[in-house]
Amino acid sequence: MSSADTCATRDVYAAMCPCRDLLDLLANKWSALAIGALEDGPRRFGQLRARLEGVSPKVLSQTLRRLEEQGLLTRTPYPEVPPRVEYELTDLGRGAAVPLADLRLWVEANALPG
Amino acid sequence: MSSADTCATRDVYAAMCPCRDLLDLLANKWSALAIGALEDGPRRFGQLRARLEGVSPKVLSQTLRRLEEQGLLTRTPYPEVPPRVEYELTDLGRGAAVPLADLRLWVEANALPG
DNA sequence: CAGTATCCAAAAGGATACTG
DNA sequence: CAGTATCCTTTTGGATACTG
Repeated sequence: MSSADTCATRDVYAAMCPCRDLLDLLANKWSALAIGALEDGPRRFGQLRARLEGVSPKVLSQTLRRLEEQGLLTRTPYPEVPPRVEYELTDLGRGAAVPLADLRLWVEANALPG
Repeated sequence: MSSADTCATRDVYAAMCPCRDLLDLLANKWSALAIGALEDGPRRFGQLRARLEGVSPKVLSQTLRRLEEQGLLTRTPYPEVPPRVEYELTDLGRGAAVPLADLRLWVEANALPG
């Protein structure tokens, strides 16, 4: 399922297009929630963990690392005691946050009980 | 990970909110692609399979059934030989298609090679 | 044609305990 | 505080063969 290295016309429907991987990263519950939680500025690990109700530290850590690898957010550790680490969206991440926010809003507006 | 039955304020960040499940359904590569492939009208199973490059019949079938269960699309079999089955977005599905299309477009515009 | 059945590999997710 | 380590279960995905 991974992508090729070259691809002239970007098409998420093409199996070998690199953008498939990006779609796979963003079209994910925890990624969508994490990016949304960073829309209003930098947040710490514990803050994100509290906001993304039900996420385990392992899964949150994995999610944030993948997003960082793809350039959607930055991770900044501060040399303090106790340690403080802040996550913040990059310009790329802020761009992705727009359609994801629309998706979250649509879901909240259209979900039915049960 | 499943949702509760009652929830006054819809919040995708709340673990027990039903909309979590809807987000989980839509925030998925194959769901996002399938819904997009139906934007321009009804399509047959084989057409969808061809468009969603790399999807196996099993996974496509599962994806479509989940979307049908949640009321995002309809499945219509025609009593012909050879059999023909058409999938079509519901009003709800057409609503969901909007933010998903934005997401796909953003991904295609912002994915980098390799 | 439109799937289902089967088998299997890999990834995601979850609980909990532990560490710098 | 901010994770990692470990163990385990579930889900997802993929290949292929088969059926109404």
